Amino acid sequence: MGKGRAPCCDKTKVKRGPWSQDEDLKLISFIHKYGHENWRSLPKQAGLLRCGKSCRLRWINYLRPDLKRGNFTLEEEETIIKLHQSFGNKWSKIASKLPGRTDNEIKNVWHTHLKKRLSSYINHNANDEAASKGSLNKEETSQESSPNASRSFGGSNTVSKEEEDDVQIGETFEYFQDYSELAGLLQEVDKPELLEIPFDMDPDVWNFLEGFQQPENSLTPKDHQESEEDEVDKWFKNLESELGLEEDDSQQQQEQHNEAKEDSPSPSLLESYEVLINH
DNA sequence: AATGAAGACAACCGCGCTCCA
DNA sequence: ATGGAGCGCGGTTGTCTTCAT
Repeated sequence: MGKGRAPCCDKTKVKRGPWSQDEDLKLISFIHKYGHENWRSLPKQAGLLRCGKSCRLRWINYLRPDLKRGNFTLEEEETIIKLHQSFGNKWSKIASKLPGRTDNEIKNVWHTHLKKRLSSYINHNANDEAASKGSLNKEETSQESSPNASRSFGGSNTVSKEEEDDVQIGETFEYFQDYSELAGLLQEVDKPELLEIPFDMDPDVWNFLEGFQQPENSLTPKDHQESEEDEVDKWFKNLESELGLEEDDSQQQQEQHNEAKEDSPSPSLLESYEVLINH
């Protein structure tokens, strides 16, 4: 493709960093109404100062109504580990087997929780095994005393940190006869409740969004019926309420959301987005 | 109570693939 | 057959929160 890759967007003209609720609402409302056939043109049409990629990512990883929010269950963790053994770092492939979970989420959980847990288990297990045999070899002894040098089974000096980690995880599975054993150890090594994934948005919002399930991707503007607009209307009213944007909301909620809202002074989101909806 | 370190998660970056003109 | 446009993916980075001192 010869001429080099053109940047996906003009980075000086797009907003970057964390998404505000205002932006989220714009994106949700647009996709709910028109779907997302073209990510590149979507931000412009939706009135967002974001790059299409950023919108896509935000939608897929955070706003999609069919996302399962909250902690990973033990079964899910078990599945991830199992699938990682088969697919390696093919996070999207793994995600496809876990409905409601995203590749990004799985990747994060893997790097932040599962990998560590498995490493601790390996050390723990190796020690037990060695103790029971009564004969630790030199390598195992040194790794025990050095946290950074953990699991360097026949490791080469040339492998990257990541590759090293993968080797370590790969080795892990030699210890398990089956994955129910693994499930047990996950509970033992680290309590499941430590796996909390906090979400700043009220869970009720997600419950509410679930009501919409899959957006009507194939929807074209001309297909819109009045009843649907009523539905969207209702949706925004609920959303306003959920997000604490109604006038009679408690001050605490107001403060919380003001922080997140940045510079969105609109008195009523509904009013603002009616323009969008009817455009 | 203050501060630095570590952890957790969201978001970005850039490459490769596919599709289509 | 070719090349551009767009999307998806995996790796990496940035930022916020929590914990330890």
